[in-house]
Amino acid sequence: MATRTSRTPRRTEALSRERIVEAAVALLDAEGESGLTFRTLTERLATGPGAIYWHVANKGELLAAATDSVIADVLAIEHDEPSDTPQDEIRTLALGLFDAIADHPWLSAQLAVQLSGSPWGSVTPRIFESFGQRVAALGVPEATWFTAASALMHYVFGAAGQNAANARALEPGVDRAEFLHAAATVWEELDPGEYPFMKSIADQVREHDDREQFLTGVDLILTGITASNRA
Amino acid sequence: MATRTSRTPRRTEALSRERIVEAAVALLDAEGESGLTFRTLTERLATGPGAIYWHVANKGELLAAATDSVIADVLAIEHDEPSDTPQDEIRTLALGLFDAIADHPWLSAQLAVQLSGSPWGSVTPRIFESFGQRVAALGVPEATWFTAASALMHYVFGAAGQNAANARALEPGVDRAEFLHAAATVWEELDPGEYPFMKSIADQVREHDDREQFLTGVDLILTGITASNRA
DNA sequence: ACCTGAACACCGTTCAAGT
DNA sequence: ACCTGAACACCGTTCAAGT
Repeated sequence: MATRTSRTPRRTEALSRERIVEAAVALLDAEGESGLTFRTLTERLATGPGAIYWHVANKGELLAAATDSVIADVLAIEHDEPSDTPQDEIRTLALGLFDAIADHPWLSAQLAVQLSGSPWGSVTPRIFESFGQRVAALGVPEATWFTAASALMHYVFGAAGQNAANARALEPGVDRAEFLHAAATVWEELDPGEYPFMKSIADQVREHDDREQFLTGVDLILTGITASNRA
Repeated sequence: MATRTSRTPRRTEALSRERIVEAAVALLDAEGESGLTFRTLTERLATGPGAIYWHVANKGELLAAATDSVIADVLAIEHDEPSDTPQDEIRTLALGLFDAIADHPWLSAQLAVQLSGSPWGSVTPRIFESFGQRVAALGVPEATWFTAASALMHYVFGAAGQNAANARALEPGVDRAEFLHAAATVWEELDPGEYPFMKSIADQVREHDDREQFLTGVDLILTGITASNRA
């Protein structure tokens, strides 16, 4: 055992932007968006707010850096299976983002914020570029690339965001099947005059798999891209 | 002129949930999401925080009610042109939501939050139902309705959200063409090794029309729905 | 039943002062 | 150059007290 028994353990490593961002991601993952405050962060890092402001301009920049660090890992996945078609690569990329947002639900709101900026933040251009390169490889006319890549990216963010929101709404202790079952049952009990559609798909909701349905949606858009634009 | 010249004008109408929501929407529209606080709201309504809490449970409920009141108007648009195809109706609905989010940029983040809840809030089911009914009318197999309606809704929210974010990023005084021109120029100057796609579409970005491109994306998804599922 | 307004706990951020 | 920690302005929310 160590001889020092100090209750408030002194920091061993020096503070750095990297260590701060790392701690921020850990807090966001563990406690959600509201769990990251300068109080909790200074406590976790055994320092004061001034120290953090030395490395980071403000909370917005900290959130942007946290987003960046998580997304960078997703974009770094290797795509070098030689037999991969552009379609396969788009599916892999889309699913990687979907899973990342599921693992880090706070990413969803953050990516939406990130889409602003003048002209953009630094993550979204890289995501857009990744989709865009693979859309170009599909062989559709160049005039359609912009719209096609945008549609893909918007769908991915929208679907992943909803999935993250659902996960967040799931109170700890309730499992997913139970949650979906309850949701579907509510839908079945809706007024059939006002909600005929929701009633008719209640069964599908009860049984669907999120990732599988997400990929079906990606395929639907890929079909739309190639079907409406034979090069 | 009135004889009363009181500096802090006394409320004439009684407070009501409706009047509070109305004031909240006005503040959100005028000042953005950060412009709505209980201080600004009490000031505008010439009352105290306690009075608002009598009519509304908390800020979340207030934001939900504000969202509801704006979206209700969009969903109330008449679709009774007898010659309208389901496709036309879907385009009208999508564009209505797109324009509403452009007019009230705070809607975008709020709709994302609204998507959570157990099972859902009260706006999103109505939007989902509206898309769903029209997807069903396309004549594709029932097994595909859920995925198709989800894809449409996610695309609309994603695209509209980005458009709202762009509008917000636009500093007052700078006009849109100028903004897009600047963005495209930045893209053109990116490293061609890392960003070949963004460089290649810079021209399209400079000239595109947001609403038109949005509708092209809707058509792309409609094509995907019908092409991959001949009933 | 409806409203008042002081008070509470908490937030992001600043800054003079230390090493 | 890097860090400390008290202080500031502001936030959502509560609640005893009034009418």
